[in-house]
Amino acid sequence: MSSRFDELSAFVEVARRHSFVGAARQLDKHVSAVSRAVATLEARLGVRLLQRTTRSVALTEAGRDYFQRGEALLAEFDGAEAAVRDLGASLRGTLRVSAASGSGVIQIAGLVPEFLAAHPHLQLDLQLGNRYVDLIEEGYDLAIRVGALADSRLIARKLAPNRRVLVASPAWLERHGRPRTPAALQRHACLVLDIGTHPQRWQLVRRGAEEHVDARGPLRSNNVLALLAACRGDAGIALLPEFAVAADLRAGRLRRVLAGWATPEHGVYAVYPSARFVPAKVRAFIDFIAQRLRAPTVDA
Amino acid sequence: MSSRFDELSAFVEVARRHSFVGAARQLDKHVSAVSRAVATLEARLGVRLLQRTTRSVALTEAGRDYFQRGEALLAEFDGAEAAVRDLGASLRGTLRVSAASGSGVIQIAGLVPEFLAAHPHLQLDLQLGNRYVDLIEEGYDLAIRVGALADSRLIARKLAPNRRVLVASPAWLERHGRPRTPAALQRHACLVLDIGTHPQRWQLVRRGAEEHVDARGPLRSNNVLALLAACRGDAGIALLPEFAVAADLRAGRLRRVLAGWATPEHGVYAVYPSARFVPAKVRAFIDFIAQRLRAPTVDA
DNA sequence: CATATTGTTGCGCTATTCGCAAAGATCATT
DNA sequence: AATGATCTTTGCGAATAGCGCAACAATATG
Repeated sequence: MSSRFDELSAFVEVARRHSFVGAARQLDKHVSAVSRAVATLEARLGVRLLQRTTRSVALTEAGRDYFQRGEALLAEFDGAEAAVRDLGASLRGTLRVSAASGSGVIQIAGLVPEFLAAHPHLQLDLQLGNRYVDLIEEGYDLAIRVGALADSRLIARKLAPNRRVLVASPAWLERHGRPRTPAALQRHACLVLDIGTHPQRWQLVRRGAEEHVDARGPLRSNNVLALLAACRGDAGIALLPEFAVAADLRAGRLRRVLAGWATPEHGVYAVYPSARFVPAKVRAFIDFIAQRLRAPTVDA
Repeated sequence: MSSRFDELSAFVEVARRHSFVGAARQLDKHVSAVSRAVATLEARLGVRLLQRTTRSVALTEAGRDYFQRGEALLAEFDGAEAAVRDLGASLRGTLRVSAASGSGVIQIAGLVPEFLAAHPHLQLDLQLGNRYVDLIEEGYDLAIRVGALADSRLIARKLAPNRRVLVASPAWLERHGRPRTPAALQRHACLVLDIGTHPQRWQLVRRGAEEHVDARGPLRSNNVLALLAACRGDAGIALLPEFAVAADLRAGRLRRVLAGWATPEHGVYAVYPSARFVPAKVRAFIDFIAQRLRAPTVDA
C-alpha cells in the first residue's frame, strides 16, 4: 500500500462503505494496511478526513470534500488506463504509415480501402515521400520499404518477395526487336527508375550468373507510375518491380524482356519500432497486407 | 517508486521533457527508477507509450493520449490535495457548533458576529438544543458544554471558569429582605433552572463549607434567559451562571445574594473530536471564545 | 575515431510494508 | 450489569519490494 494513489483508493473505499474492514475486503488488503494508509494520508494532508470510532466511521467536512474529488479522480484514472489499454488492444485511433512514393509500393494504396472498410474505427495517415523519415522521431507506426533496412532499432517483417523485371510494350518490341543478352540492353532505350544509389546501374541475375548494365535512355524518373505509363506508351525498356507490372503483363499491355533475368530478390518489408508492444492496429495492417500480397494480385 | 501513481508521474515527467535523466532530476529519483516505472506501466497497460532511443524519446499515439489525460489528472490530484489541505489549514468552510440551548451558553452567541466578521470565509452553523448530540456521528466540529463530559472519545478544553451564583433584583430584596444563610433560602421564592439531574437541589459551597438547599418557588424553566428576565422582574432569587448575570450585576439591575456562597466550579468547556488533527477553524473559534470569556464580559 | 551522454538491466542491500496478534473501545444481548 | 462480539489502532518480526550502484549497449558530438 501507501503511495498517494493507494492512500486515496483506501480512503475512498472506506468513506464509501463507512467501514475499514469492508474496505479492506473490497481492496483485498488487510485491515491494518487500510488503517495505516488513511492515517498516513491524513498526516500528509494535516487534516482529519474520517472521524472514527470502533463502531462508526463518519466523514469530516474536509473528508467529504476530498471524497467527492477523490472518487471522481479514481474513476478518471481508471478511465484513462482503460482508454489507453483499449487503444493498444483494439483497432482504433490513427495508423501512421510511411512509404516511399514512386517506389511502386503505392500499389499498396489500392488495398487500403478494403482494410479501412474492415476497421471502421481506424484512420489511416499514409505519408508518401522519398525523403528519409525517422519512424521513431516522427511518430510513424510503420513504414513500407523495399530492400535492406538501415535502422537497427527497427523491426522488419517481410511482406512479399520482390524483384524487378524488364518489360516493354508489344509495339516497342515489334519496332526495335528483342535484346538477347543483358549487354544488348546498352543499345536500347532504357527507362530508369531513379531510386537509391546508382539507379542507372542495373544488376541482373539468372541462375547464379550476374551481369551489370549501364542503363541509358530517354527517361529517368523517381516515380514508378510515370515509368509505367511511358513504357505502355512505347518509350522503351523499363526495369520495374514485379508486382507493379503484374497487371499489365496479364492484360498483355506489356511483355517481359530477357525473361530469365531479374534483379536480386530484395523483398517488400513492413518496418516498425519496438517489438515489445506492437499495437493491434499495426499488427492487423501488416497481416492484412502480407496476406494480400501473397495472394494473386488483383487487377486494377 | 512504483504504484500506479508514481508510474504515472514518472511517465508524465518523461513525456514532458522527452528525457529520462531530466525527469529523474526533476522527480529526485534515480534514472533507473524512472526507467523501471515507465516500463512497468507499459507492461501493465500492454501498450508502448514512449518510443525511446538512447538519444531521443518520442511519444506513441497511445502515449500522447495517456500523457494528455495523465497530466490533467495529476493536476487535479494536486488540486484536490491542496484544497483539502487548505480546508484544514485555512479559515474556510462551515463550522458546526452544538450548544445546549437555555443553559446560558447561548450568551456565546453574542460573541459570534465579531468572530464571523474576522473570518469572512467562514460560515457558522450553530445548533442549539437540549437533546444529546453525538458530535462524531452527526458531524459537529465542536460543542460548548458546561460541566463534566461523558464521551471519552472527545477532547475537552476549558474555556472559562463557571459557577452559579445567587441573584435577585434590588426591588425584590427591598421587599423581602436578604437571606443570611443558605437554609434561609427555603423560605424565599426560588427561580429554578431545570437542567441536569436534581435541578431543585442547590449545592452551595463557601470556603470548604457545603450546604444543600431544596429550592422551591414560583418559576421553573430550562432556559436561562427566561429566569433572568423573571429575576429582573422581581420574581425571586435565581441560581444562575456567573457569566450570564455579569452584565446585570454591573448595571445594578441585579444584586448578588449570599455573596460568599456559590455552586462548585464546573467550567465551560469546548468539546471536540480527535486531538490529532484539529482544523484551523475549530482552533480559531475556541481560542477566540476562550479569550473573550477571560476578558471582562462586554455589556449587552 | 575517441569521448561523453543516455536508457536499460542485473545485483546486493536497505527500508518499507505487510500480516499477525493484542489492546482499547463500543454496541448488543442475555 | 455483565458478557461477548465487532471494529479500529498499534507494536513487532518477517518478507517483500524498491533503491542505488555499476556495467552495458547504443548513439551523437568533437
